Amino acid sequence: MTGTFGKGHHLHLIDGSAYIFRAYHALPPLTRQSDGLPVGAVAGFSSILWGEITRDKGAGAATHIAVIFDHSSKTFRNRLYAPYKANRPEPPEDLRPQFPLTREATRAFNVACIEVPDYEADDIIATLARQAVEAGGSCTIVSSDKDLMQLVRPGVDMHDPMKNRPIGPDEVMEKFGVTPDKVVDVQALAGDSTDNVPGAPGIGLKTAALLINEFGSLEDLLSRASEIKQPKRREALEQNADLIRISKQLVSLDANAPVPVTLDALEVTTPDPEKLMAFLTEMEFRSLARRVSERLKIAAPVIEARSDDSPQTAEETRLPFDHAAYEAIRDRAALDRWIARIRDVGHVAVDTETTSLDEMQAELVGISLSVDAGQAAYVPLGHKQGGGDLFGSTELVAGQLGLDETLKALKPLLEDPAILKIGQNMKYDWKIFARHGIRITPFDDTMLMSYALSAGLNNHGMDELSERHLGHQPIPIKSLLGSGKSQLTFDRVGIEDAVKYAAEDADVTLRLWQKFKPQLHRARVTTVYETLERPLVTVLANMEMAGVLVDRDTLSRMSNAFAQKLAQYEDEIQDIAGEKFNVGSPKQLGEVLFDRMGVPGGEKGKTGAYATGADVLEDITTLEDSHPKGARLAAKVLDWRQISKLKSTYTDALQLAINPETGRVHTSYSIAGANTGRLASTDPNLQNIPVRTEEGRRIREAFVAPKGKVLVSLDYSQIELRILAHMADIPALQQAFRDGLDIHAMTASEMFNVPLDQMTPEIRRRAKAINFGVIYGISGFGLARNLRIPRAEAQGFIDRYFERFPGIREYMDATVKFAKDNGFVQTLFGRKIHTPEINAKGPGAGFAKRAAINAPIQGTAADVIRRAMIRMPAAIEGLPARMLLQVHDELLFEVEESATEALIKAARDTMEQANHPVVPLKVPLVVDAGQGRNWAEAH
DNA sequence: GGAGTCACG
DNA sequence: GACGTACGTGACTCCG
Repeated sequence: MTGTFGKGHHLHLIDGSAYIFRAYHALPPLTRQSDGLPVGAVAGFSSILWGEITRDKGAGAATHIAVIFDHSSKTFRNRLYAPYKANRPEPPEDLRPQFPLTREATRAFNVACIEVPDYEADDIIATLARQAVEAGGSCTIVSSDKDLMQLVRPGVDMHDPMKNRPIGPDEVMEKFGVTPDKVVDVQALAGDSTDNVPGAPGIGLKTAALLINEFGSLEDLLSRASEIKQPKRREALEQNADLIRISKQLVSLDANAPVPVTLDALEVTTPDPEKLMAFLTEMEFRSLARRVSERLKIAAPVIEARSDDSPQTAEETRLPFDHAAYEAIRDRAALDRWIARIRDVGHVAVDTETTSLDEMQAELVGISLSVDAGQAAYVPLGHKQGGGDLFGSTELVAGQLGLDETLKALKPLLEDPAILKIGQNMKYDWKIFARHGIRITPFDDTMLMSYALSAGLNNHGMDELSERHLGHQPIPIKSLLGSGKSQLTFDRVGIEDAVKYAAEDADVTLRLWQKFKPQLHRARVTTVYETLERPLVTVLANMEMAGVLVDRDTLSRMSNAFAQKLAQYEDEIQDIAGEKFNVGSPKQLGEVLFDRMGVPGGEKGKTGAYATGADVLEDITTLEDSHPKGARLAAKVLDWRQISKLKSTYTDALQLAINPETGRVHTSYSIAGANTGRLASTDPNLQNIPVRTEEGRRIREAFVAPKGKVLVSLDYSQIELRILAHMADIPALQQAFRDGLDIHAMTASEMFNVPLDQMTPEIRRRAKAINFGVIYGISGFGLARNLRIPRAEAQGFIDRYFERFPGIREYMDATVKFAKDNGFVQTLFGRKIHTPEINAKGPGAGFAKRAAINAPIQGTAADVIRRAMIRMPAAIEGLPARMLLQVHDELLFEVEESATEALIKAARDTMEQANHPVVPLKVPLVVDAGQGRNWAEAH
């Protein structure tokens, strides 16, 4: 220890935030060798930090050191002048992950990170510099930022780390034309367009310096403005005096910011070699690691680019889960401690506890946080009295922070671009916070990381991931809530129990993130995660929150009509059968048909029940001659089933799904539900609204646009066949798509040698079935069943198809071989779909083979529309339009009538170009558009 | 809670 | 040579 900071001590202040941006733009875009993680700014930063720590003793060498970061984008200056720094662009995508890494680097070098809410880094630098000089020491500001030049004075100088040159009074004079103490006056006059500092119109740096030098100071200048000879200048000053004074306030740094550390705490210490080397090894900074190890006289680590089979690193050693270690945050001091800790670490796992799985209805009950494995806390906010009894009290349990106060305290953190928020299924929490006016950014999602890494291997729920990757079974929610009818909501759970459960969720999420983060790069799915998964979260959240307007009356009338019809069918069915039975019971129906009425051909499945599926019943309806009663009954049951389905699944259920507050239906999309990359829609499923039958299509009439608006539907034409034509590289099919031909007719013509102008619907139908069959991993049996033709004939079609388009067979064989060799298949965009059953023996192998053939095609189509959706908000920005629904190859929009054409143009263009620029296709993507007052008209 | 059925792409 | 199959989903209804 060198004692209290004072004479002979020298403080180095590194402007962290500014440096990251400068390094990012100035240095070549270095990436980590093993996986391409962008680390250029981190490398540059680490290098100057090391230089600062080790600079030779002597004049100017640091005895104390700190790195200063901006806390968040909004500061007290925005209250003075709202537009201040308001149009700063978002940081580039490949810079974002480097913010937390830079903080990590600082900690690895054992240097203090300082940031203060509501203040810019520059204010903290001003404050510490003042303190250093007042204590009798000196200070060097490591930055080239002109805004800091006002601080140069005896005892305070600057150092430009990029150009490695000092900045003293001479350099300040060179830049501003005045001495450092007059820099703010010049800046106030000249303004700054990038920061939105207004200044005086028409006066730039040169003129400003001239005027200040002439009049001595800004105040003197303003009070004697009338003496200025040039009329334009004089007017600019006279008419803008207030704006100029505000400008001066904006550019003047506050040297009395509340800095939470003492100078003594900033003393330079030797870094912990183990910790530092671990960081440098992780980053793969070879030359810096060598320099550091020489200096610290330790062995240089061998840094090799890691690969999938590299041994597990020490970071993955397991820390046991300890529920007793979790903290309950019940007062403001504890909350503030956690917020400070989170800022220090630069990332936080966040999880919300609510009263419902429906984000549109759920009430926030508590928030859990975790910053490192084992370090987690829970903030109870809405826990109420009364667990077991039917009528719980509405009184809040004592000892909880207020919801509004807590959210107000957390909002800057959750929206801070430099703090990474980590969630499991972040779309849920994002929507919960969005309903409270908080837009979480940036974030990672462990569910989506897992999906990018291992789609097809396992599901991606937290409990499953925890057991699989952490070997830990989290507390089951059922143990707190019970199940079934008497299930509690989370607000009735005792806080003690809630802390253990909720904090554990955040802990698990954080540990999963630590584990997945390096794996993404190693598995080369970072691009998939960053471009196809993560950006979809907010897009879907906004679609889900928008919802779609559904007309209850239309549905209600249809339900009533269906009810009558069903009753009538039931009478007729029981008449024919000669007995009463439950038409909805396949088991009873089978027994009536095959046992009692004697219809031939009944087949029992593995459970011993007769099969009574639509295909079976349809076959029976053809027995009019041999078994007329059976034929009539089967036909009636088919009718009954259709109506029953429409009523129960659609007209009844959709009415119940209308949100009482919004009057709209809000589905939920699972991003990681389908293995191929498709979305899945649940609660309610709006991706299977009827369309194939006339009766069913009428349900779409209940999906309407509000007054003055219309619904617009845009769907990709034949997207999977186009992708097949590209992937399997079939020139004839590609040309047909380029020529805009009827692809099924063209296929039929090629296969059956029928000229296009002599094509019959029947021949075309067969070709269409084959085209689809190919996408599904065709088999003679499947095609035979689909077309209801003998198996041998179907096989003949397939043989002819492969003969005519040999590339299809080659594609199928190559895909299956790839799956067998690698255990996964890939889409054109790099999405991996694992095929663990591909080498299995038995019937499972057939399934796996066909799934492997289908997955790249279906998955690539899914990727294409994902890309379109992700680009859509920007593409339709400014239009009075919203994207509402996705149905695999269709997007549904709601738009003000007058903007319909503009929307169609913008959205269609986005969809048709969605593959570009990364995956050029040899076929065009074509989008059909429709519009109308309801979905039936629009489709 | 699994099986059967059927709605969609 | 037999085995059973079109690919991917979700919701509803029976029924044990």
